[in-house]
Amino acid sequence: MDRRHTEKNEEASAQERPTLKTLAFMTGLGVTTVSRALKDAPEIGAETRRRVQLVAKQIGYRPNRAGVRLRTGKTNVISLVLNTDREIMSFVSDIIYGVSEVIADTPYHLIVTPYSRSQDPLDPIRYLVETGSADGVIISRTQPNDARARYMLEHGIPFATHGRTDMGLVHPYHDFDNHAFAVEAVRRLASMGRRKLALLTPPVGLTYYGHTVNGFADALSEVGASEIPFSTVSIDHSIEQIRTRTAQLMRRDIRPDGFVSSAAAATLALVAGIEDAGLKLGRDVDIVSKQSSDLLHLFRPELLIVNENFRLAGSELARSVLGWIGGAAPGSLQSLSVPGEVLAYQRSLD
Amino acid sequence: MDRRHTEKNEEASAQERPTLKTLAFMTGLGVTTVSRALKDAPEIGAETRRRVQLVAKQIGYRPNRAGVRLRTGKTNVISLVLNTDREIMSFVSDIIYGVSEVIADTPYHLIVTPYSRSQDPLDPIRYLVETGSADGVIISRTQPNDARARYMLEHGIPFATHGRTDMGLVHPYHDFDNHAFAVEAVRRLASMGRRKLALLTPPVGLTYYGHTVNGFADALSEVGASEIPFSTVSIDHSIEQIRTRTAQLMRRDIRPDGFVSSAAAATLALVAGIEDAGLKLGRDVDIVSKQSSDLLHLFRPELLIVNENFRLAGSELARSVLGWIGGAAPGSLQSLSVPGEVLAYQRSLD
DNA sequence: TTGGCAATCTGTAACGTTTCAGTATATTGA
DNA sequence: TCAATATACTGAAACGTTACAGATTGCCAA
Repeated sequence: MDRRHTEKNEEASAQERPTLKTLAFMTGLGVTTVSRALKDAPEIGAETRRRVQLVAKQIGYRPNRAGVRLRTGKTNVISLVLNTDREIMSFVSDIIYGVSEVIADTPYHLIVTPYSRSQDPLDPIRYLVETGSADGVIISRTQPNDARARYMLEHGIPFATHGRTDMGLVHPYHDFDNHAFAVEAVRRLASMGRRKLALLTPPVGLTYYGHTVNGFADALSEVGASEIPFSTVSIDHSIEQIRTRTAQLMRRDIRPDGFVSSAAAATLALVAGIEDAGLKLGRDVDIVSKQSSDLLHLFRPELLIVNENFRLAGSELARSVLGWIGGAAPGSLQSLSVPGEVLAYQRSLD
Repeated sequence: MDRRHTEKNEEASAQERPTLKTLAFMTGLGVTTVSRALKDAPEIGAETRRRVQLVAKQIGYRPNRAGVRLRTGKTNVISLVLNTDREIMSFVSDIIYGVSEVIADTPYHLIVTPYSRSQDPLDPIRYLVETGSADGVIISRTQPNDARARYMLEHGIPFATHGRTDMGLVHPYHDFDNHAFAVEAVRRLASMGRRKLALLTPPVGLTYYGHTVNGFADALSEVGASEIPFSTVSIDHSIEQIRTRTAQLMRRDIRPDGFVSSAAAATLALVAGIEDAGLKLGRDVDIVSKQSSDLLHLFRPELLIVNENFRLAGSELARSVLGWIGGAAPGSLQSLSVPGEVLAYQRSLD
């Protein structure tokens, strides 16, 4: 009896996630007392309560959700029930619907784990891994040297990234070929006689920033066009900032006669800035823009458009994670989506 | 020993969700055998396997997630990690972020439960209730007589609806005052001299369809304007359909000189249709439109805009559900968001 | 007959938590 | 001094599942 007790807790204190039993052993109390002390039950002595809570905080105790749920029936889950049809122009909803589609006839649930700009992006990942809250993880905004991917690889939790990394580590991903997008975009603009091109880039630091910039540069030299630098903003900036900077740029002596834009919302601001400067789309300047839902041509029919399908991305990412969980080789779960042709919606000018 | 066994299972077979023990009792087998039979383990006789699976299907056995998770560590959860900043123009993502914000410092997780147009909307709700997968539920696309709300009320699971019901039952909700929106919109158009107004309605059948239509009608008689019927489409129709129908409408002899539109994406189509008919926004016709993110004024500065904040809606809904779970009275968890003033972004015409 | 083996099936323990029904000790009132 | 009571703590059981280590039966070879 005594031996068993000790074994158990030596093991526990070594590696595993701490449980009430661990805390009980450390404090020398019973698990019941610990449980009650943590929830401020009245029949626990003030000092004991403080002591238990201190130790719990120190070793980072977090109650096991399955234990609580099994015992009490409390799930600590809020469900948001969504209709998957008819939703428009949104990275987030498209990805969610794509994932949902794939896991619909599996026993899996989709939880959304948010984090904000001010937080370390690693925080939510750490939480998921430490609490064992998920069998698999999908992340976006992937960087060439991505701490999150590295962390998950080290901890052996299956995941998929939206966008590639560049660390010499192999893991599932889905990516849009932004190099090809930029190349096609530049070629198209060049074919229309545009020679001074500017790029409204993806967020600096993300992997596809590099892909896009390189594709842009490669194609520039291919077609013999020149770049007008426009690095004061990226698609991550606010609509107002992009608009203002664009207007400034277009009022200069040497200004671009063509743009490549990496996001639809940013393109709206781009056009507004161009028009603020008194110039006209289709006459003074042309734009090739990515979009994820079919709305830009309504905005200005002169826009040249390349579609990126985020719903597909969501599906692919879900498939990859499930595949990895199911034992497939991570290296076999990578996919790249190639851009379709540049679409022109321009109608006759009256 | 025997007595206890019988007690237990009489209780179980009466009301509760079936477990392995229930199945074991019904088939006369041990729980281990049942467990293995259900997962096609090789050491179970073929007939027994079929028998168990038949009974399981008949009584709708579904494994308890907490039990599986506790025993095996398998969560059956996929986490989608999202950055909550910078996302634009989307009902879904705004709601999600709003909810996330509120539950961020609670122990709650947010799961997304999708359903498609082809399914009975009650299906996902039934699943959630029957499997006890959530402590609280948020639904949208609320109807005056909403089967989902009624069902959840009957089954005692806390929920909140985005939009009100009209069944004489009390439950938490958050709603935007669409009656007030329609009234303000009509008043504004009337003040600009517009007299023949059309309404691009919300989806027929949803509660706020009625609110909007009534507000529109009330204000029409107040200002003495007349309605040009436009009931062939709603904002639920496709961009193309709205555009085509609008163009048809605008080519008629008696056509509206003002529109009220219930959604931003639909407004894009509306404008396109108007321009297809050779008419000009601001000259031949004015539009007051709702939007949920600040983009429409870039599209056409002549548009008149009322903002609806879905992120706020998400927060309020989450707060309501948590409040109900926490024991607050459902009637005290209702909120109505009043529309701000109609915004005009029109700049000087050159 | 015996031993061995395959084919089926079963009881027990364990995952981590909370609740129930206590036990031990100190404190109080008479 | 004794019983009653309050205070502080504890072990065992249970939630539903699966893994482990048997148990039972029938059959076959020796």
